[in-house]
Amino acid sequence: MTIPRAAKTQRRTRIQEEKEERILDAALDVFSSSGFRGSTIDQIADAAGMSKPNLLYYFRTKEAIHRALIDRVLFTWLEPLRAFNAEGNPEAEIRSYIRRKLEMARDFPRESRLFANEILQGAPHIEDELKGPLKKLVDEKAEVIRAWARTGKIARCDPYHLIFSIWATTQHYADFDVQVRAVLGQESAGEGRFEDAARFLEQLYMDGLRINKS
Amino acid sequence: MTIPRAAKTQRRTRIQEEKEERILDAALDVFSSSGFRGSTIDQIADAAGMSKPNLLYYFRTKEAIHRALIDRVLFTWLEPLRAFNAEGNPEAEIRSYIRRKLEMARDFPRESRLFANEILQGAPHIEDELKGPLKKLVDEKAEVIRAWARTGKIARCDPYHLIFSIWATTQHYADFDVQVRAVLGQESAGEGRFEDAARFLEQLYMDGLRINKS
DNA sequence: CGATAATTTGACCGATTGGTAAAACATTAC
DNA sequence: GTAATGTTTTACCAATCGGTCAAATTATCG
Repeated sequence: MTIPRAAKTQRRTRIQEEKEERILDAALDVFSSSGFRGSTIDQIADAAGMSKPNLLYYFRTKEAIHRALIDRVLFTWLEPLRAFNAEGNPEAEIRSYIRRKLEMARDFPRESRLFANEILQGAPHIEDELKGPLKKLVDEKAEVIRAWARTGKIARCDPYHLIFSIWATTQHYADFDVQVRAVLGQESAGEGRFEDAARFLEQLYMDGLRINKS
Repeated sequence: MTIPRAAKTQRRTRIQEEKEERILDAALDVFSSSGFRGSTIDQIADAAGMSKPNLLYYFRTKEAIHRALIDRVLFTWLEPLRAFNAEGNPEAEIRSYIRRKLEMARDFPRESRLFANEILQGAPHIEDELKGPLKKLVDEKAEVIRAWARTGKIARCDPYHLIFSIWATTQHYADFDVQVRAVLGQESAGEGRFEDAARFLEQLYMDGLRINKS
């Protein structure tokens, strides 16, 4: 007799891992470019190269796929902020935070768009994550920044809005990629825009926060 | 006999204007929070307080509603950038551009999210607008900024990425509102976040672009 | 008023949606 | 091998999708 799919008590099969991996990758494609409501199980099944009932053997509902995907991606996504270090010096920390966030926008645009879609549409599935773990993490880092400002290492500023602005400017290159490319035109076809963006943003924040480069 | 809906040769009825207005407002609600694919005609009809066939009497397809909405909103949305003036002085121009964009994020978040959804999902309906009129407008304003940099009025920087960064940081407060609110917590419940953001961003850009406040 | 045009409704259509049931098929363990 | 388990397929379901149609209703105009 077949045991209910999600309630497997034993370890997972090789096939299970392979298929779940393929499904989640396909789901990332689909959800990140159509949002939750706009995506269909059929699209995901197609993208994963399997039949819909077969897909539903691994994830019982559309919500289940989405939840699994969010869970898997959220941790990685917050890595750069977690790495933000109080002991480091402001210049290096902020510079490398910007750089890492831009690299993620370049290398993992689907993940960025997945979250953007989710939040744009009211974050119905991750509100708790935002108000809990995310808020806690940001509160922590905001305190670090505030300390830097208190000791005159950087200009006085609202640390929350500083973080928001770095999120916004870096993720912009993933989420609004189509617009960025349309405006820059095809002459700048390569990935050079990410280096240009890095140069611009690093300068903006170094001078904007009055960080001495001594 | 009833004349085909879209092909009205004569002026529009009072009822027509009222209803089309109501439909577009309802559609703005729905499209801006679910994207095009994720929205249904029934939702829009419900929100507009009329039956689906009645709605389809005014707009023949879902695409038609969306197109009408985009057309109406796009012009207004680019107003602030259009107002960006070469003759003005950099400090005042950039300050007021930031302020106006933030005001729009506060007062017209649905419009912001409509575009964000559209671009996130690959801009299938407005790609031409982006590559045409928008690019042209940005090219123009980029030239203004470049001139300011050449004459030493502001720091040398990539004008395109400067514009992107202002778009990103200001629209963030509309598009990622849920996240912003979750992170700031409910103690800062009011609209004060927009003033804090304005203060932060004006400082960031004034210092970041080394604009003398003399 | 009556006539004509504009608006609204309810009933309906075929396609697609998320999801199920059961049987066929494949794999593994003994 | 064979039995038990794990996987995949086929056929299907009710609900919802975008959209149509004709008839009923309402507004407008002389």
